[in-house]
Amino acid sequence: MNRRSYRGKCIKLNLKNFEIARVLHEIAIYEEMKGEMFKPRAYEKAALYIGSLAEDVGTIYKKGGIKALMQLPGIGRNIAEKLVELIQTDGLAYYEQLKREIPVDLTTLSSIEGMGPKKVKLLYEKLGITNIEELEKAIREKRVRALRGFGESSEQKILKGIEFFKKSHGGRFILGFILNTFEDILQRLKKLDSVKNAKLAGSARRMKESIGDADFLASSDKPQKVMDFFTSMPEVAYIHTKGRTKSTVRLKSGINCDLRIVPEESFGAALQYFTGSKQHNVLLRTIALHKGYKLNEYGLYDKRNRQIAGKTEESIYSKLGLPFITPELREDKGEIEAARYGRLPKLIGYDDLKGDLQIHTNWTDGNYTIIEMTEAASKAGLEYIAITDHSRTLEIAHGLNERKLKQQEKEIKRVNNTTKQNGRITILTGVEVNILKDGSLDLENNVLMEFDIVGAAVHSHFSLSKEEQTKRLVSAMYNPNVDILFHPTCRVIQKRHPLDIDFDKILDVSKETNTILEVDSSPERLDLQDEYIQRAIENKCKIVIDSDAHDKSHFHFLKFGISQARRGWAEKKDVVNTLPLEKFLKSLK
DNA sequence: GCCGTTTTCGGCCCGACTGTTTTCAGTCG
Repeated sequence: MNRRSYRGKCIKLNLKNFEIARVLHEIAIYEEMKGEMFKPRAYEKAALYIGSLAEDVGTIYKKGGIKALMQLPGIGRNIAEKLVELIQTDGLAYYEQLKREIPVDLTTLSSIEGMGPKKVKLLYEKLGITNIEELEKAIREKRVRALRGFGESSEQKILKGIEFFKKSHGGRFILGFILNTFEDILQRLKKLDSVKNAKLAGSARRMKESIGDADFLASSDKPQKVMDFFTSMPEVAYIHTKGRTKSTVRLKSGINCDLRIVPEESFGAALQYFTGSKQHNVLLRTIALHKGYKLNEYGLYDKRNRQIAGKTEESIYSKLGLPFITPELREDKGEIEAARYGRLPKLIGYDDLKGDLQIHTNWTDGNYTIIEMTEAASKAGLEYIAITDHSRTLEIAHGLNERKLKQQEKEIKRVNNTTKQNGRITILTGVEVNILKDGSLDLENNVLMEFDIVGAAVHSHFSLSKEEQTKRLVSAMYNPNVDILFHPTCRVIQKRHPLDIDFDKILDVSKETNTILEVDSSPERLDLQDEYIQRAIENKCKIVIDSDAHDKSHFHFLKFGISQARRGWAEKKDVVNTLPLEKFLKSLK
């Protein structure tokens, strides 16, 4: 952050959103240390919003100046000015001042379970602790227990928190890889005699791509029994807290799970409350206040404290004058206003897909034969699929050359004849053609034109300049044989940043050339991501949702692609592979 | 520091659990 100037010239290092979000997050913690009441919330809200934004803050600033920044929710003049300073200088004087006053590794220390701003501050002021190593040492030397507000048991708790932090490197969990675990726990909860109703709430219910913890909710007259069951499940590694209405455990897989228990008449209110998001709920509570009500996890209450709604979520929204808002939309991204004016989208449903246009077989890097994958697709309820194995230059995946592709085409036609006769599913011929560094494709046009479906994708040179990368994708999209741009931004969640591209340009060319943009449903890709899906739809671009299946078991990935599309406000009509086969084929280039 | 069906000033969601207290502060979601 200090690489400010070089021979007096300003070097722009282009801070990424997550770095800017981190600065704002740390300012929030510093403000809380100072005892500020409301500033921390303002900074935290801004940090969360910017951290979740797909488009670079720098790009927004370049396009619309400080005014565009101030139009973002939760960003006023003051924070906007700080953003401009960060964008222009890669530094922020205000932040650096705070850092000088209390020079500690704030992000790390405060991410240790049980450590908040006040404790970090006290530990620095009394014991000079600035990082996790010094904290651990002080505890081992029994110096922490002497401080007011700490004791032997807090020392042990912090030590456990440090241990966990070191193991988990503070990561979030990819929903598609862990949702099964939760559904399994939920089934067991539901089977208990003492449980009337149980649901998974939280960000998992909102189908966020990654989650920090899981929130279970149950209604019961015998909460103690349910809590005993929950805290003694075989997968529990550690019990954080155990109370009558709330318990938190950590599973052996490392993820924290909460269980809340409420009376049956509060189940809907609690479900609404614990589903979040936090910002969505704050807005709902404000609406409740305006109407003279009070909303909490036990229900909606009038002035005389009588419950007027709470058994179902629908009753809460309805009494607030709103239609039901589906969990995937509850992110404070305009859904409440849309609900108020009857403009909520009619989201694509989880059963609406008829086709899947990206599937791999053991001809390249898939695990099963064409016929095995076809049968699995049929079982998943699909009416048509395209086999799209990799092309020749993707050597890591044993890409197919022209000769092999010809052979595969024959095999597909053979299988297709038998399955069609059974009246089941149609297999389209296809390929995932590799986009080379200069934007050309690794198969000739006379080869490509033989396929029913051509998906083009980037698999190398991920860090070209924005201009080069955009030009590269655009050039592939102008190819008359390319129907779909597969996993357009190439991101891998928590592993690889999205390509640096001019997404507006991609959208323009997608529309101009009728090139479909894919939502790849692989749980660690989900590419396009929700926000880009929303922008694609606003620009009237077409999208498809594909499984990118490499295994018979991968068709259930489609659920996560659909949820991502729902989070991007996609309707059935926006997604081309909800069409029956004939209409789908007609809609291609 | 943000924001507007109460508003450009004066509000800002709210309850549960823990540990260290002897009535509550800090943390979490």
